[in-house]
Amino acid sequence: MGVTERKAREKRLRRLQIMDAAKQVFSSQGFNGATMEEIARRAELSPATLYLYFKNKNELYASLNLRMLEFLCERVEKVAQEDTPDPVSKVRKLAQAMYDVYRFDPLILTNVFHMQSSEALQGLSHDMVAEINAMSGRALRTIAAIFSAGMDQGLFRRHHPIALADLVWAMFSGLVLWEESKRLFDPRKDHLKPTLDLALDLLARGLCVQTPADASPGGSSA
Amino acid sequence: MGVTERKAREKRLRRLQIMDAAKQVFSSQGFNGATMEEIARRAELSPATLYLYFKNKNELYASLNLRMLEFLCERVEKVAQEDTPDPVSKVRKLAQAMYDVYRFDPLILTNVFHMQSSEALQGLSHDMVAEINAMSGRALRTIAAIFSAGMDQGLFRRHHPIALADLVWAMFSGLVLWEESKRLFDPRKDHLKPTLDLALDLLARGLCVQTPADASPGGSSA
Amino acid sequence: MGVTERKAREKRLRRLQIMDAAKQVFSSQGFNGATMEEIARRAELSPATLYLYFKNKNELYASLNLRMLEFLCERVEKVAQEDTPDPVSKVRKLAQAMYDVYRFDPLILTNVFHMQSSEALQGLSHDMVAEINAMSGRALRTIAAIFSAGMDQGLFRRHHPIALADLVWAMFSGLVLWEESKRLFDPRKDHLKPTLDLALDLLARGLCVQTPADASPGGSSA
Amino acid sequence: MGVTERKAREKRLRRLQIMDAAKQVFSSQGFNGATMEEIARRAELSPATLYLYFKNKNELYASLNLRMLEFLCERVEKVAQEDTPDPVSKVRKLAQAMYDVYRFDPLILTNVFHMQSSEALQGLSHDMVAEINAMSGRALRTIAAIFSAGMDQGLFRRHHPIALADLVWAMFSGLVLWEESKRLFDPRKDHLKPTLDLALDLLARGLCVQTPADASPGGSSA
DNA sequence: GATGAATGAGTTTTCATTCAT
DNA sequence: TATGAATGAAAACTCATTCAT
Repeated sequence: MGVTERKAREKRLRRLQIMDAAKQVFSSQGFNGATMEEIARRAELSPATLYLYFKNKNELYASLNLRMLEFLCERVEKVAQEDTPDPVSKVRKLAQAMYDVYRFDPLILTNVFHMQSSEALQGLSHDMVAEINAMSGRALRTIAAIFSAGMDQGLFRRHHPIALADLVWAMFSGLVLWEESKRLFDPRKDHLKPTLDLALDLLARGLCVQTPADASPGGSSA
Repeated sequence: MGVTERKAREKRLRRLQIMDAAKQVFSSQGFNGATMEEIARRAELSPATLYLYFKNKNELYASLNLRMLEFLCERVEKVAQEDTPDPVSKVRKLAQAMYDVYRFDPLILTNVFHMQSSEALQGLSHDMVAEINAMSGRALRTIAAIFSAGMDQGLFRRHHPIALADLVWAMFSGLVLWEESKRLFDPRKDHLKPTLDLALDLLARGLCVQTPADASPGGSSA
Repeated sequence: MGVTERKAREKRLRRLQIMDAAKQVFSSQGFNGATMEEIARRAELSPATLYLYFKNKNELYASLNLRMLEFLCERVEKVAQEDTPDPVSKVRKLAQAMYDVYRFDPLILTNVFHMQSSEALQGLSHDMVAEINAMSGRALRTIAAIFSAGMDQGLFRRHHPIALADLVWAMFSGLVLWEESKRLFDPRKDHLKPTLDLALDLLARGLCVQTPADASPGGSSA
Repeated sequence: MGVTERKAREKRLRRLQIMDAAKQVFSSQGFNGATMEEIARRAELSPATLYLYFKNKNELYASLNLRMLEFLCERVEKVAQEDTPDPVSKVRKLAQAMYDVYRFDPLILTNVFHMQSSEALQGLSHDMVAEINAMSGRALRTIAAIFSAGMDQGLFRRHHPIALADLVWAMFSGLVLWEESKRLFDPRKDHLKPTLDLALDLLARGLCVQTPADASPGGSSA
């Protein structure tokens, strides 16, 4: 029935409405600084209503992060599926994918990385934790696959591909956090893009059996 | 005056006593989970006394982080000053230095990285922020110098050395946070050491004008 | 009108449906622990619907209690109307009647007794309070009548019969509450039946002008 | 030191001050109706201060009840230790003891009985529960001992003395609750004293092997 | 200098109840 | 008649911080 559908759509919209408000508040205040009341105010709802759509503050927070991870997954998978057969290029292109993710929502991404290693995971519903893990696992495996391909082609020296994916992931999160940190003192934007490019270029080069030719214009200069 | 000196020394000792207690509590409970009362209890002092030595919770926390940064600085500088003339080795040795710092106090280190990009910096006294920045700046410049040396010797391709130092730093913090995150699900320790080795080895290789020979035993394997 | 009647019957059925759900929830969660939402869920209705049939939570609760009181009345009146002319036996038989009531729904009965002396009476509609009082008054008068009969026959020493009925009633409620209390620590059931027997046997004996012969098998032993 | 003592005394006084405020509030609002804020207001303290002296609302409540139980114990033990050798009189005197307890603080006593069979026991610290149980156990055993003595003297028919004590206890609590209930509608006080007298007189008589002579002036009349 | 005691200012969460549909 | 959705109002509890002694 049309009515049922409309209801379902409205419900989804409300969730989004809340998540958008939450995104703003969490972004600007951090997890602990954000209050449910402030989020409700932004969403033009009462605090109690928030609890109709999210079990508690933690789950609301986690939902945001999950959304980010989904986006990250997509972008990374898109890179992996490109028809470029050259693993070196693919690795370098990860920089752009990650940068896109960062641009999509820098502050929430920061939270994602904070969350991963922190207190906020406690108190989440099992499902939520499972979903988050599944999603970041998926991203990691996709990255690992890129490295595997390179090794199979004899281009990359052999390493544990998952370890390499971990490294990329950690590098990314570290750079993002570091970026935010520098931003506090020097809001001239975007040390990130060149640093990401640099990082993945060095990584790709470091992996190669033979030194590859220079590539991207941002990749090498003083 | 002797008396003044003695006083000053006692004051410093009390500070250390408090910081040690705080380290334990912050480490095991996180910043928000830690309470001043618990810290006071561990230090066998009253909560009120803490405020004689630290302006507030934030500053106490920041002091700990500062101490970590000092330690980091020392270790990095030691690597830089070693007489090994080979920059590639020096870069690889950074992995060990960083790992030492991690071992010294993993959780506080985690906090350092969290803090850098976060809420806790607000509310710190200007002096504190200045000191923290000075200290991490020092570490960064030292790392940058290692890269500079390599470039000057024509071993490394030219890049902005500070950008490289930033990259190392971010990589390190990302790996540490990521490590802690994995630790939650799989407490079999120390994915960190090999990953750090790998990271800095790849970095060094990636920088080299010509592919260097394999080096460390942890550097390459499936 | 047939239609009107059907409507009325349906309405009564809905009420029962709700009351059954409420009975389960109140029984297992207590008054404050029970939520209207949970009751609605059990009744397979929406919370809002409950308010079409009961003015508020208090009245719903009171309805249950009223139903218990009705049942109690019936059982007590049945004892009173039995053709046994012997008041001593009748008093002893009250034990069984009361025990039946207890078995019918121990937890709600507990609530009845709690309610009588408590907070929950506030906020009830006047009608409800009146009905509850009428019903418990009826039970009390029935019990009093049994004692009166005994006195009239010269078997029982003279006392105010209503005072005796009060005593029986209070004894009953006290035993039930006490029973529930012991149940928390020792769920081996049914200290209640023998204690009720004992209580009413002693009561009957105490009332008699002359010591009667022993009667029930449960009535006397070490 | 005098200072230490003074501190300790002050601390005890604060506890009492809070308990007195709590007594009033719990008495007039019931457990759930009472709020910590109201109690604090009465005690002329801040709500937070209450938590320095009592772990939570439950424990504050339980403390009050414990105090009542102590008083009850004392009074019952005093009756038991009286030199009257006559168990019948002793049983009758329990009525007075219980009435004294009631007068000491009717409303809290009501709460004691409510608590015994209710939700409020959950969430209490283990110690508290233990103390409460110990105290009521002590009262029960004392009462049981009075009955035992009567049986040993051949005056009372043999019954399990603990069952009799339970009966007395339950009767008492039932009468108290019932009294409060009637008080709501008819605040002319004290249906309780004569009913207690009646109850224990009947009990004593019912227990006797041979019908005893009439005793107390309140014990028999229409 | 040290502290025991006190508290102000929050914050999350819960639910009975209502009302437009 | 039935309800999904919304919310107002509360209430328990916590803690960094202060201050009289």
